[in-house]
Order: sequence, then C-alpha cells, then structure tokens
Amino acid sequence: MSKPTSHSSPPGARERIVLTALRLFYQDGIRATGIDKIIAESGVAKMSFYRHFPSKNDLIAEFLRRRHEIWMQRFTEAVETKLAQGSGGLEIIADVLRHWFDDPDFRGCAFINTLAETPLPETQQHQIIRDHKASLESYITDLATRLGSPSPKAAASAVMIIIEGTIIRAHMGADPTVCDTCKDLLKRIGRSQRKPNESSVKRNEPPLLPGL
Amino acid sequence: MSKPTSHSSPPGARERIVLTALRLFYQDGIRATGIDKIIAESGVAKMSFYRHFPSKNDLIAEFLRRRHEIWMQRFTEAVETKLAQGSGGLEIIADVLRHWFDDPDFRGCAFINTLAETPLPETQQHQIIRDHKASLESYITDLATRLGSPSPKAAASAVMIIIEGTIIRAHMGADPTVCDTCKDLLKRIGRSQRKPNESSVKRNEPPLLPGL
DNA sequence: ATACAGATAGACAGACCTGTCTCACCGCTA
DNA sequence: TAGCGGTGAGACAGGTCTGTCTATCTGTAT
Repeated sequence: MSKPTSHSSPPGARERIVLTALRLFYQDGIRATGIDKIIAESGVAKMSFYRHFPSKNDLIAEFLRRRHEIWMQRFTEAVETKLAQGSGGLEIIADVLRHWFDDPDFRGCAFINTLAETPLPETQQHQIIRDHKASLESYITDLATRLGSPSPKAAASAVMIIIEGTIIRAHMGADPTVCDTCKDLLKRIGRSQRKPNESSVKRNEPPLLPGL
Repeated sequence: MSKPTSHSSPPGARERIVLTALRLFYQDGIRATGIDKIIAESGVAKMSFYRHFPSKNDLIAEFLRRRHEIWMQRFTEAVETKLAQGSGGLEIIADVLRHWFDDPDFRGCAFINTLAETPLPETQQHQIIRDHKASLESYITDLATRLGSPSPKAAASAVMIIIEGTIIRAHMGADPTVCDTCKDLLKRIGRSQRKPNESSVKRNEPPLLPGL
C-alpha cells in the first residue's frame, strides 16, 4: 500500500521489520520471539516499530499474510514448472515438498505451528491460517481438474490430508522416506478415481475424461 | 515409582501437579501455561512443586510421557474394540479419530503441538515426541500385519501420514468431512497392496498372499 | 532558514515468568 | 514427647515481555 515492497533501494523500517519477523517467527516460533529481538535485529527504533504495528498481534497477522504470499507463490511456481515438464500427475507435489524439506531452515509449516501455539481466541490469526489452507486446497482442486480428475474436490480433500501429514512427518524427522510414501499415496489418488469397482462411489461425477 | 498413581484415596501433591499439567498444557499450550498457574490450580505449594520437578522442563517431559500412556491406551483400546466387532480393516482408525475429534476439548495432537512450539534444542522433549510416534507406527504395523497386509511396514508409513494429516485438518476445523476422506484413504491402503499392476513396486516384497 | 515528518536511541512502567527461600503446620513413628 | 519428612502459604530476586514516553537527529519541502 504505502511502501515500495520491492524493486528499489534499501528497504524501509516497516519492510525490515517484516523481513525479520518472517525469519524469526518461523525459525523460533511466535511466542519465543520477543518484540525486542525483532527490533534489535531489524535495526529499528522501538517507536518506529509501534508506529507501524500497534501491537505484536498486528505483526503476527502481517507475518502470516506475507508468509502465505511467499509460500503459495513458490509452491505453485514449482508445481507449474514440473507440470510443464510433463513429469506426471498429482504426485509431483511430493517432489515439490521434498525440495522444501531439504532446506536446512525447514521447520514445518508456519501455519500449523502458529495454530499449535495459539490456544483459542486469536480469531484473526486463526482466520488467516484457515484462509491459507483454503487457498491451497482451492489450487489443488484446480490442479486436479486440469489433470482430468473426475472429482477434483474429493481428490483435493484427500491430497490436503496427505500434504499436511507429510509435512508433519518430515518435521518430526523420523522417517527419511516419507516423501516416497507420500508420492505413492498421491499416485493412488490420481489413479483410484477411475475404478468404480468398490464402495468409494457415493458422489455423482462425470465418468472419466483424461482431459488436458 | 513412589506414588500410588491410582486405585486409592486423594491424589498426592505430585499426582495433582501432573493431572493439572495434562489439562493446562494440552488446552493452552506449554509456553502459555506458567508454573504459577499449575501450582495454583493443583492446590500445591511452590516448594512442593520444585521438590518433585526441579524445573519446568522436567514437568513437560512427565506431561509428554503421561500423555503418551493415556493416549496410546485409549487409542489401542478403541481400535481393538472395533476390531473385535469385525467392523472392517484399517479404516476403523478413521472412526476412532472421529470420536476423538468430537471431544469438545480436542485441540489437536499434544505431541505435534509441543513440537511446533519447541524450536530446536530441547532434545529430551523431541525424543519423547519421536518415541511416541514410533510407538504408534509400531502398533499400526502390527495392526496391518494382523489384517493380512502383505507389506505392513509400507502400509503403516502411509497410515501415519494419513493420521497426522487428518488430525491437522480436524484441528484446523475447516472441513467437517475430513474423517470421511480419511476413511476412504485408509480403505484404499487396505486394498491397494494386492494390485501389482502399476509403478508402486520398487520395494522387494513377497508378491501377493492375502494371509491371515 | 524554517518547519515538519519520520527515524534512532534508550529510559521506563507494569506485568508475568522461573526459581529460591523462610516459616509454620500436620501426621507419622520412635 | 520429640523428632522428622512432606506439605501449604507466600515473600522475594532477577529476568523478560509488551507497550509508552522523551529527546535527539536527519532529510526535504517551503
């Protein structure tokens, strides 16, 4: 709105604060990161901080919004690139996730983590978190549609469970093959919907069509 | 070890502390719950607390251990009951989860939440969390074996992803049909391993055998 | 030159947090 | 009865947290 946000010169006070928050809130968690630390590391005066963000909650909200933009942009870009290479169906998501997990700074999903450390009443934060996941699910639905899924919404619901579960398992760090398992699961999603031989047909959908 | 833990009279100071921690740590999160609050709500003197738990971290560790015992006991009991009723395969897990989510105090998985709000170095906590998940996976592997899965370990890996993902989705609270989707996915796991028609065969397993 | 907008530096208040310490009490057994 | 281990009540220290306030500096437009 008011600041350049990109494409020019040294970032202003507000932008430096947000960039520091993106790093510290994700790396150490929200409760563990004090305002003082953000102020110190972004090289900003305390009053400058409180001029831009009346309270810590406002910065948290901005952190979540920015994280959403950045994450979605990277995720969709990576998926679209793989898609353009014609390298498969929904299971390419597993490769994209694997690449994310390989980042040494990976510490799980910022939205899941924030939800986990926010008890109940922070309705604004919860709303942003839900919006993020809804946005991701919407994109997955679109993706499933383009891949010819006869029931893209049902596929997206299943894919969301698999994505969240894979992120958690990767964050736990126990099983190094979690992305392989994820990929297998996603392949099954892509395949399964064209075999009306058993009980999973209780939705009304067009028969097949391998479109696009 | 030292205290009766059950079957008799009013619980001692240590037990009251642990019971209060089980409630507050899960409900409000670990960082958000101060020692003072636990002390006040368990009706215990501060020195009694610090006699039993030299630091808050010790209480957190005990919280995780007790939560593990209680959760596993309830989970396996519910699964075994449904199993004894002959009501299906791995997908009965979805029903057990649904029942858990219906608890008005449900606030996600205590272990996931604790991991999310614990940055890095709390190795003891991380170890207990990993042990819990490994224990669950071990039980699922056993379950898959008893249900005749030809590759129970692979099945358990997949089921773990689905369980974690379903818990997260339920915690987000966006999609009320998440347990239905979970159930569909679990049914597919139960079915899928006996169709070697496509690429998912890169592990070395016995060809088929619908055993037991 | 002057006025103003925005930034820096840092003191400060009030709350909360962990952990220590003192003192009095209660119930037990020797 | 005398002692003793476990307990309750609460003051206290030292640190950290959020948020407010004052004072000073800098660049720009008038």
